[in-house]
Amino acid sequence: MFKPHTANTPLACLPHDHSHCVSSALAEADALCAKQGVRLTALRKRVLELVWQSHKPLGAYDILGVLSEADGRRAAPPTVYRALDFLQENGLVHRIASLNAFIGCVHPEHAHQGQFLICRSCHTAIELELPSISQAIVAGAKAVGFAVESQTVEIVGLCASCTEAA
Amino acid sequence: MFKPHTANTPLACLPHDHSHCVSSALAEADALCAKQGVRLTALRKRVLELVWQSHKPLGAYDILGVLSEADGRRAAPPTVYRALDFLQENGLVHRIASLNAFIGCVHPEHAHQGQFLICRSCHTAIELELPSISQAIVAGAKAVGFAVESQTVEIVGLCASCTEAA
DNA sequence: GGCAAAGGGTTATAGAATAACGTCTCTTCA
DNA sequence: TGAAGAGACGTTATTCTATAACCCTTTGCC
Repeated sequence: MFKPHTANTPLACLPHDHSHCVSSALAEADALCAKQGVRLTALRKRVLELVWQSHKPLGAYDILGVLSEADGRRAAPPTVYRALDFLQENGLVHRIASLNAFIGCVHPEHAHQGQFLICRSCHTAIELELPSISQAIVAGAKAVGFAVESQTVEIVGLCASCTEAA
Repeated sequence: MFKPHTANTPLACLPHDHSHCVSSALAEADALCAKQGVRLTALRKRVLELVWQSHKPLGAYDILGVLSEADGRRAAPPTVYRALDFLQENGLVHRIASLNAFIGCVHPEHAHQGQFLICRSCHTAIELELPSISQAIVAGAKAVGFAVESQTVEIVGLCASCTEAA
């Protein structure tokens, strides 16, 4: 069932070298922002790093707490939300509506909206990008004359690791 | 494209006799609660009626406003949230996470989680319950060892009526 | 009637997000 | 070089969403 995962997209819930996730996400963000001609400022990069510190969706106020306490930066909610808005607009993070939280995007190099598998036990979120799901949605919507523009697909359940542990 | 709709499930975005939606939803709620041995109190029924007053998802604080102002009832947030919790537990309303809002369930007679098509123009929400979508999700999750327990599928786009108008 | 459980009122607070305005710092172009 | 303008961020205040905790009342049941 568990295919060996590639270095670029380890299955979030399995043990892996997470520092590599972080460093490659930050490097890719640098490259993408340069390419797009937008500025990945120190603050924005720091927020992205915090979001990537784990594969669990992180709340804006958690980020705010770290900026204020650990970083000693004077930060109020707008500081964090502006950074998150920027990161979202540039496809570097996703917002998980059902959790009011944010997670690093594993495929920022192309525009998309993922589907998210959220483990109720370990809280890890796995991002999928399956045409089979998107297409089922688009087709179902089309059948009632509805033109899809954006999809929010957030699934709660038990990840592979937690299923095994239980 | 527009199939003639049945009396029980008119396509929300098309003109229809909405008073029938409301009365049948309330009658069905009465019957279901009686069957389940739970109490559809006056307050709960009123909240359900308000949620059903249109096919647009309604915020808890909108409900609160009506209870306080139109109904003249002394109501604070917990009053509304408790009623909504009850209605959700009994499958009579759904919460739309991406809108922080609530909508009447069109098929309360059996447990399920719908898929929602939300029009960005008229704000109408259409509830679907397509196995094709659910199954695509379950299959995609299973491929990474994830066991699905609940699905949040909320789609934004343009409904048939608004597409036609545009 | 009397009891237990559920419903709902009340107060307070937590959590998430945005509005509005000011200041500083880049970049750009004259 | 230096002024203009835009973008980024700080700051204060407020709005919106949701829950905790406590208490009284109502309801169903014996």
